[in-house]
Amino acid sequence: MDDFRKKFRQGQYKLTSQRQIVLQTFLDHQDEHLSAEEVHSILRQKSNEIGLATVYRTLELLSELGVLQKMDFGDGRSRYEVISDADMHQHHHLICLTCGKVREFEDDLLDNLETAIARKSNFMITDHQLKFYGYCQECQAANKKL
Amino acid sequence: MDDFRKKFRQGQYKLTSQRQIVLQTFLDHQDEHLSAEEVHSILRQKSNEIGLATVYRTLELLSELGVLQKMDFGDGRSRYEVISDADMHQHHHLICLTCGKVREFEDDLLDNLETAIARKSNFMITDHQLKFYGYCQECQAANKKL
DNA sequence: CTTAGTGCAAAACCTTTGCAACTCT
DNA sequence: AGAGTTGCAAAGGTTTTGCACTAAG
Repeated sequence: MDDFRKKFRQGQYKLTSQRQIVLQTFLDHQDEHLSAEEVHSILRQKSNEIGLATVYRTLELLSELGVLQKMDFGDGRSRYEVISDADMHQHHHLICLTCGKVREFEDDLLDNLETAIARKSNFMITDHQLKFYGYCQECQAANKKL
Repeated sequence: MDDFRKKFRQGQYKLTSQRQIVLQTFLDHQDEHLSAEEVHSILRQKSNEIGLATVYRTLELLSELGVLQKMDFGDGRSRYEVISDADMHQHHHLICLTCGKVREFEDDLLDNLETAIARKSNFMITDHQLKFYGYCQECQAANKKL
């Protein structure tokens, strides 16, 4: 959070209350992959008025600053999560095709693969994203009953 | 293509000319990840009139049938590519953050990872998608010149 | 004070849907 | 003939933008 204040001062960006509460919302919902609309309604419930357009602009800014990671789970809207130093490069997502729930898992096997591919392809790789699609335990169970 | 005709007859689906030319478009552009709008405009140029809504409906149908794979590269629209038997489970994408170009590469190291994760997480995994983000050779070169 | 940021409403997109006309089988 | 399909236009949903007003540095 202090690290975040620093990043702001370095750019020509202003540290407004809106920007702080948006980031705080992500810190309060560490593993939830919030969308713009969700952030907006969470803040509304806490009677922190903020324009939806501002939420969108803030989300984009925080992504540029490397504070948030923008991602897509195929449900028609962008979702975001905080990039904590710890799991920067090594957590991925399991997406259930039935209920849409997203679970995370840790893994770092991909780093080797990444450097190998970077060399072979002359691509300067900065990041990767791995998603597994399938059916979660609950949905598998529910399906058997039918 | 014949395989495709067979799949249609098995369902209660009709093999219309629109569906054929949409699929043909993908066969003619094997490594291009076309969007609905692009398919529509390609067909328009070849004076094959087709409604945009029909393109969308056909894309969805072909995805359900396992003929096309729907994917998202973060540019605000869905893109599709043919699933050929050969590379069903083992090709991934390098996405350039500057120019947006998408390159493919082959790899099958992930199958082991997939089964390991399936076991650990009780998730029944049916598919995965791996994307690498970074900078392509051309954009790296262009950047050095500035 | 100066420059950046906010809020609102409108606009811009992509995608889906209702319905009458149409076409494969 | 009958079921599924098409095209069009309208509606839906997410994200962006113009502009007058406000607030941070």
